[in-house]
Amino acid sequence: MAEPPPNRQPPSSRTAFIEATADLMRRQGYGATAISEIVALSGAPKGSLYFHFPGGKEQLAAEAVSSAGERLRGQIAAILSSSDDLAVCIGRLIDALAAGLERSDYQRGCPIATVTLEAASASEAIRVSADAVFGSWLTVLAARMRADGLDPAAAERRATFVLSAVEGALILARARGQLEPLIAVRQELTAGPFGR
Amino acid sequence: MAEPPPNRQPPSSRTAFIEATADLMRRQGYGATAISEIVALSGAPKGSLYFHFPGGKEQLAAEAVSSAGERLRGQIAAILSSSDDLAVCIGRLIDALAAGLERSDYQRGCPIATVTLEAASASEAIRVSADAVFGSWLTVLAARMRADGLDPAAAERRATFVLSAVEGALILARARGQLEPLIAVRQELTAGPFGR
Amino acid sequence: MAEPPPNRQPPSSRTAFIEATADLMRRQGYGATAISEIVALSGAPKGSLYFHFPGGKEQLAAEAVSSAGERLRGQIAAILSSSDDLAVCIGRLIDALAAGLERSDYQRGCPIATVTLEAASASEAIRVSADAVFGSWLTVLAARMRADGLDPAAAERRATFVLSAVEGALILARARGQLEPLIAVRQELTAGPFGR
Amino acid sequence: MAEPPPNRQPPSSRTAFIEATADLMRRQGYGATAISEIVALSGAPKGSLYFHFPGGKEQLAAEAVSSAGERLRGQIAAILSSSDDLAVCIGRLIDALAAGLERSDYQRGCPIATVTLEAASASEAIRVSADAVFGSWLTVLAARMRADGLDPAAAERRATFVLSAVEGALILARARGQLEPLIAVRQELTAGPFGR
DNA sequence: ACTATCGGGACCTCCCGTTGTT
DNA sequence: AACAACGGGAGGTCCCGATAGT
Repeated sequence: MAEPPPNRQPPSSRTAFIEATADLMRRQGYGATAISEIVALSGAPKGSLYFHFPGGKEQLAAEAVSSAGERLRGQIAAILSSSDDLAVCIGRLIDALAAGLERSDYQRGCPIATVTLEAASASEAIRVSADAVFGSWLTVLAARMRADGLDPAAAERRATFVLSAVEGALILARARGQLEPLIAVRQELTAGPFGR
Repeated sequence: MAEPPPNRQPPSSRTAFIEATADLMRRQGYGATAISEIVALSGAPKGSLYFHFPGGKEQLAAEAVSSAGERLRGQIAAILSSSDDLAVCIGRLIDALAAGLERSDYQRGCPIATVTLEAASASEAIRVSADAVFGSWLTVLAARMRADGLDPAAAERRATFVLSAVEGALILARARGQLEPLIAVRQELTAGPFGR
Repeated sequence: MAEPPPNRQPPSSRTAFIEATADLMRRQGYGATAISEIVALSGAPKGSLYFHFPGGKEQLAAEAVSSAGERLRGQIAAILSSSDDLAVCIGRLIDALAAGLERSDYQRGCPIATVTLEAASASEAIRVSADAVFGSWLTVLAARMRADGLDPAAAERRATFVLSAVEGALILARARGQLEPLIAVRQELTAGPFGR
Repeated sequence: MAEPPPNRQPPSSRTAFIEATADLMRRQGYGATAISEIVALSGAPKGSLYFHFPGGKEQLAAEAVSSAGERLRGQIAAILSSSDDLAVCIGRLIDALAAGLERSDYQRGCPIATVTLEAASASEAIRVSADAVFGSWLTVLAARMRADGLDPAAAERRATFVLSAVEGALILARARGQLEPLIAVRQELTAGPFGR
């Protein structure tokens, strides 16, 4: 979990491992992702893996969760500040997720949720990592809601609600192989009693 | 996937396998659940496993999803008809899920979601099974909402929305190791602009 | 090995098992042929297998060897008496084997040889059965050669030689996936210094 | 199948695996030879097996066939150049095979034939490997026959004939548990119309 | 003579992590 | 940082044969 040397040259191997891990686990989860697969997809030399990640698969997963979570946090933040109208922002957020899901044949849902459900009971490190990621997203969301006038407690609650609905819709959409659940949630969140 | 002869005497081995599978996969997911573990927990004879489930682990998982989903559908239906006030019903539903989650040390979330995220990309059979389960829950929910006066399309949408929010909250709660996300969603769903 | 009740009604199950066994083992050998495969191919009920063949797979193989061997002995005898010219007979014999091999995509060689090489070291019963079959073929061949004027010892030797060459050619032909070795042996045996 | 780096130091593990495989399959065939048996006999570390042979049992068998075939080719070549008299050479060849067979209690026949009959229908790789081995033997034999004055086509045919007869005799001898078929073939080949 | 289970033991495969070397 | 090799332990699958009941 210790961040690598801050910012010298992009240590290409280390980064490649994390990215391969994140991509594979997003689609297959923790258990179904073999280290050999990660090595193959990353293109990096296998010998270096345990040099960079002495904690093995578990450490790799935890860092992949953090890394993917951080990236998504940035995207969420960008979308949330793309309009003055909160409902419009949420609509755009869901659209972006839906587009990614469809593009990947309903394979790439939330990169955190899959690993959470699978590994939370087995690895504290992964659970903590996932919790931190969700927390960072909620922070961004809640800030936007406070900016919209909600008091801190209500903002926190509303942020949790929105994130939950979106996460849930991603699951339903993957099960169904259709975007329809995401669309329904989008409508309720932006045009229902909520988004009014 | 075809059920065995409808209803003579419950062939105890077959049922025991399915129940053990459902329980283990609810907590650990598909990949982390070993067949040997299923055999051990079920108490049934190992030799019979491939007699009852020639499709192996995949068939076992698909049937476990169906079975657990069916049972939960019954519970959902019961709770949804326990009061005239829909908001009260939804509150009770979330309370029941929250209680189960807490009782199991945040291990037993939605029995379908974990397997869906993990195996949907690898096994059509499991994906279809999960979709059918979610569909059956949505049917029950939508019916209740139509009874409350919503037109069919709105009911369907609202049902999807509620289920999504609950599923998502279960994920956040497992990641955090606290009930708080479920509580937040409960509040929004029953006391917010929605439950009003 | 005890023959079944001599000749009442053709016990269809028993026969079906033997025939399925003979066909599968001719192509795949002993080890690669699963009992479940035999049951499936035979179409007979699985439950009867151990009734008819309490000795299991080994007994089944031994009887299949005998049965297939006996059938082939008849065909050999017929061909050997189809002409006054021994060379012509041998040519026809090889032609028949070659045709069968080609028709089966080089899968159906000698039904005895495969099982012999594989199981001779593991099962005396099978070895004895195979030896008896080869012996019966040699008897037929030697008789024909004596009829052609060879003295008994020379006939025995010549018969062994011819059978060996044919068996060997069947192996080479299966390895190569071409009839050419059989053709070469045919030529040597019928037109060479031998067949003169 | 691509050989590893040509010839630095003999990687003892890899070689040990191949030799153990060749020995076991010569006696038992492909199906009856368990990988655990190979590991045990080789004395090499089990973990390295799938490092050296990612293709598993099939690759192991194909390489064992090649390796044993190459070794035998050398011995055949040596014997074939041990005398000016071809008949004498062939006699010595059969004697050598007979001695090996008897010494091993009729277990070690042709190391290629057994695997060919068993696995040719299941594995192209093995079939090709076996075909190459037989081809290399035929090349050696045919060369010797051309040296004896036969024209190329006749030499090829005669080589195939001799090899076939020997292979066939090895089968009959294993079935019978006696050397007699080999002796008969030897006599026909060296003293009959052929060896004259 | 046939059915439906049972019983446990191997089968091959492959995985994760380590070691010594460069 | 990277490599080749090791080490041993499951993983899921499936098989052969038995058993109890008809």
